[in-house]
Amino acid sequence: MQDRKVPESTIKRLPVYLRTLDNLIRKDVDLVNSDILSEETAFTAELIRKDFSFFGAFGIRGRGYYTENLRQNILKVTGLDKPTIVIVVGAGYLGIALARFNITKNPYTKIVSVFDINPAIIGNKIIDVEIMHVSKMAEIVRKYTVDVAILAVPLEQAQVASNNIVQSGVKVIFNFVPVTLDVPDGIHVHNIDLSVELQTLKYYTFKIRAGSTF
Amino acid sequence: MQDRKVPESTIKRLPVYLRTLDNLIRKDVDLVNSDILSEETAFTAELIRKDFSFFGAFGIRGRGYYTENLRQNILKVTGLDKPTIVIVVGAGYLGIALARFNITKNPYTKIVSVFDINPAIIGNKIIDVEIMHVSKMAEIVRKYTVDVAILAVPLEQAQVASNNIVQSGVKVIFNFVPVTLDVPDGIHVHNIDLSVELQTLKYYTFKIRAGSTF
DNA sequence: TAGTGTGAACAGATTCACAGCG
DNA sequence: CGCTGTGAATCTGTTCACACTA
Repeated sequence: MQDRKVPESTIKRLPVYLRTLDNLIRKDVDLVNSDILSEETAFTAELIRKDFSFFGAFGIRGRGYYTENLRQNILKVTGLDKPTIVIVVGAGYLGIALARFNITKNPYTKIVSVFDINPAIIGNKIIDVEIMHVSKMAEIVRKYTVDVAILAVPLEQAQVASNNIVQSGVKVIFNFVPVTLDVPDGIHVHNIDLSVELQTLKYYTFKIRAGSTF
Repeated sequence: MQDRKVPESTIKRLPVYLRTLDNLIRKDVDLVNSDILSEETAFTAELIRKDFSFFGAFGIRGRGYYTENLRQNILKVTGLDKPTIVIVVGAGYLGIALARFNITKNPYTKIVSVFDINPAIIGNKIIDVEIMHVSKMAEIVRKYTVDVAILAVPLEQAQVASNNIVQSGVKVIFNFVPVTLDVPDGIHVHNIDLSVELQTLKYYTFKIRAGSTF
């Protein structure tokens, strides 16, 4: 076990290891080594070993790692042994797609409600999750102790919706709206701007075509 | 102008500057400084100045940056003065949401076609973009010189679809499927796993609740 | 004189290289 | 012997501090 604090970058890789281990366990693999994990994840083997070592020695020298044991350790360390409770704010195409995706594909996350302000769709269901009016948000957050709010409303409504979320008591916002939200201290905003990511990729089409370095 | 090569991280920030400048220009702001840009983007002022300096001196000492001039420079440097030509592979909820989002909200990107294998939806339109069968992909890629393919198919079909994309001649894949794609050298894959990102956020709910550092 | 532009110091993350153990 | 675990070296990115100039 190392005593240095865990790097941000390691934290981001842990769920990837988890996904990989789930796949291996499904295929009845019960022992892996860092080279195999490297192939599956595209991270280097040394980096993988170092990541694990921040949390203690999970492996067996000369052999590797027992998949189920490693999985349990990562679950504990990430807090994913209990599901992340999530609400989705904004039931447009993106909000619904994100809700569906996580309801059906993400076993570590529980979507408890989707919120919108359009009366025409309140009461509709996304799979088994009800679309509710935003005015019910605080009640739901209290009832289910919501961890994260996914924000996917139109641009003009983003700051107001963000304020609602903060007032409801949610401390972490996963923001898909291309705007810099203004939030109080102690609120963590994780931004993802899909247009920006797509624009960044233009650079690689450059690099690949021309071999240029700018 | 510095002579060191441009960091990856700078490249990722350029589209954010672009978005910010678009907003400022829309509000008829024609001069900004790095402090204002810092407020708008949440990057530090020094970092912003350093980012720009990699491409030459865009500013005026004692004054700041002319928004339109800075915008033009960033457009040139990123290649975004010409639109990024994009196809979407997979017309499920996520694929359609991503297509709509970029058709309506992203002025620097042109979606030319959405592909699927389900005969029931071939020929449908997403706004003004037609859903086509995957067998037409190579033809479309050649005709429009497609830069980027957004991959959003079900897990089991991801590797086959990726092979199709590569064979069609697209060099950059924006992959939303939670799998490590196997691609030849020279193909750039940019992965985004929305479940993984959501799982990572669990860590911050920890940190905020307990003030812990693991 | 206010704000840019940048070398130098610093911080964070990854790779190297090998000691240590099952 | 093989693979883990980890300090040390390296690389990458950010912040500091200040010289510079429109």
